[in-house]
Amino acid sequence: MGEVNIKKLASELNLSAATVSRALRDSHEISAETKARVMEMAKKLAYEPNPFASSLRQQKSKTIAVIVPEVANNFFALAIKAIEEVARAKDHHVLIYQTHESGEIESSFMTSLLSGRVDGVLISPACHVANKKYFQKVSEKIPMVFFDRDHDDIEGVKITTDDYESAYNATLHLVEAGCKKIGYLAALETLTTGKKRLQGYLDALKDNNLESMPALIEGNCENNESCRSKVKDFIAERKPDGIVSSIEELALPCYYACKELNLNIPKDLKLITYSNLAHAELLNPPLSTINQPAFEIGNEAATILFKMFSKRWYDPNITISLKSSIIKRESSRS
Amino acid sequence: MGEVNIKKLASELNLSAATVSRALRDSHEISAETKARVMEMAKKLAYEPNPFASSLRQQKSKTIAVIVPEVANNFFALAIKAIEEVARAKDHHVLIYQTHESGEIESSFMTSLLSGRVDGVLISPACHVANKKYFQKVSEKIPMVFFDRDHDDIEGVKITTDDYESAYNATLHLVEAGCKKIGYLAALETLTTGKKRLQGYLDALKDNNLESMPALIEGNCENNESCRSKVKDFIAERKPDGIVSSIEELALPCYYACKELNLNIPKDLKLITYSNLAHAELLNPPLSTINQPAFEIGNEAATILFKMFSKRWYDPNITISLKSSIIKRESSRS
DNA sequence: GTGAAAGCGCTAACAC
DNA sequence: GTGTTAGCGCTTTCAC
Repeated sequence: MGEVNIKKLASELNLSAATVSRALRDSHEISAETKARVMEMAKKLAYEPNPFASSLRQQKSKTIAVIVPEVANNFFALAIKAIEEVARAKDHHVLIYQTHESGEIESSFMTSLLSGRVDGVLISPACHVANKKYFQKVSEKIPMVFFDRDHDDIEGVKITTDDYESAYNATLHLVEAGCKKIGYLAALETLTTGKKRLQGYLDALKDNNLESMPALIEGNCENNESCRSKVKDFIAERKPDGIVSSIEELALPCYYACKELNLNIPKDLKLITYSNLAHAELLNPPLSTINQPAFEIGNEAATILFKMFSKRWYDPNITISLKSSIIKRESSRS
Repeated sequence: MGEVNIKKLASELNLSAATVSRALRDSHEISAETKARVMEMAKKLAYEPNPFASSLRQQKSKTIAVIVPEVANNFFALAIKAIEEVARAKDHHVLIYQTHESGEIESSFMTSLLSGRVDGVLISPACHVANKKYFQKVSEKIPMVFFDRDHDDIEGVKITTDDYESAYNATLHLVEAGCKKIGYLAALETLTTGKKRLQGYLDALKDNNLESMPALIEGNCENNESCRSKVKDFIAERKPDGIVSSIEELALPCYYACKELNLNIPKDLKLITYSNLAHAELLNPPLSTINQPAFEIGNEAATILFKMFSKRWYDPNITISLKSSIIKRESSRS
């Protein structure tokens, strides 16, 4: 490993290790001249400080963890992009973990973070969680921020979007477009996120005196096959004339299903969905979306995490909600 | 930080720290009974080993670095997904770094990895690189695997795709569809990846006695605006009847450009592109793609990296090429 | 303004 | 099969 360490620098310079260490960290105790000498030698010998020795000594890692269900997802990829940028600006490292929606995997990741490996955690929790104790355990020890997804019964700092309002408004949009039988493709039911979206949908129907269509399908989109056939069955059996989809992964199968069922979007079925697809406009027909500010969410979550590090953040139990934008396109036109 | 450490466990159990350490690592020197006692106590006290102490001592981190231009990109997100899964199976951690195509940023990441922070690196290098010394420096010190992208003049283990053949065949496909003026949207020109794609395109034209249309645009797609207008200008000025796009980010702007220019895809302009868009089939018109096996590339690269760790990989200078698949859809139909 | 010494938590070499 | 000791490379008292 790095053969050139502080001791080596010190001996080359006829200084003590302590002085070199202080000079490298730009301590005010060290004379400008010494600092310059140390820096020059460090550069000459291509000195790279050993992060483990430093972390061990200082009890901090300059590293944060990001726990998400999946990386290969338009929303999470954007959020991670933002998080990595903030972390880099703060000279921190980013560890990535995927839970694949499994509470067990999530639990094991979280528990391992109790070791001090990271200084803080950004998490968008998995759907399927049995015992949630680990959330509290981790947050008692290090700063933690939930982003996008969260649990009702867990307190903490949370960056979310206006799930209730956006679902309500999206549903209202379909109502105004003339839909009478509006279905809902449910997901994330165990999370606040999913509950609020569902409630927004239900309330919008109620407020417009439409049957609260019980035809929700709960989509476990482990794989595309099962997902597509479930969505297709739903449409074929319930014959909705409008669909609000709570996640992108359930909306795109509607396109395939309608093709197979010979239904026209939007004539026979109007569709709107939560999505971060960059090119929803290019679909056939262009897809109406509830667009969450994914990058901003990641950015905000990471920024707050760093404020927590420097004690410039005091509220341990707050939810900050960013606005989604509803973009009406052809798929929901009346 | 973790108040319960090996010393604490040792004193609780009336054992030495060394014995506890050995028991935890399931050493054969320790009796089954002692192991059981240690494990029980570790569980009871929720002991989590300090990774920094361990890494410092053992000179290994159980961590790998993934360096990519962008996370929010269909190809890289899939590759990272695969890499994280392999790493998790091997009980390793994954650090993510984005270069945003900057050689300077890449250089600073790579140089910092000389500290021993990670045991190995998976990298898809940035386009814009001045001094490439750091590649060699890092690979001399720790195992490193290039994936998807690489430089001609850097040796190493490389997992790529059949860039030449796929570009050749895609171009041939447009020729066979009747195109006479086939343009090429160039990118990654500084990388082997980009050079091979370009060469495949050029050779396919030559072999079919078509003018090697000099109308390449070099797309610096920093932002969508500049990208779209460049693509639009290219189409308006050169009037190609076919386009091979070397990256997804240059192909989708063609859809917008054609709309604005009142051109029909595929009637006026046939289009095929490298892409990992999950739903190319749903675009209007469905987009013909050269689909790289992104997940497999990530999986293969990570798997080989772990083989290098365990000395089950001996060739320090090999290129493994996976096959892309060309999926012909409406956008290139004759 | 600089140095000596201790110690972060763990593991490996060497006893016995 | 278990204990003792030393040390990974760094930072931080505490001296002077």
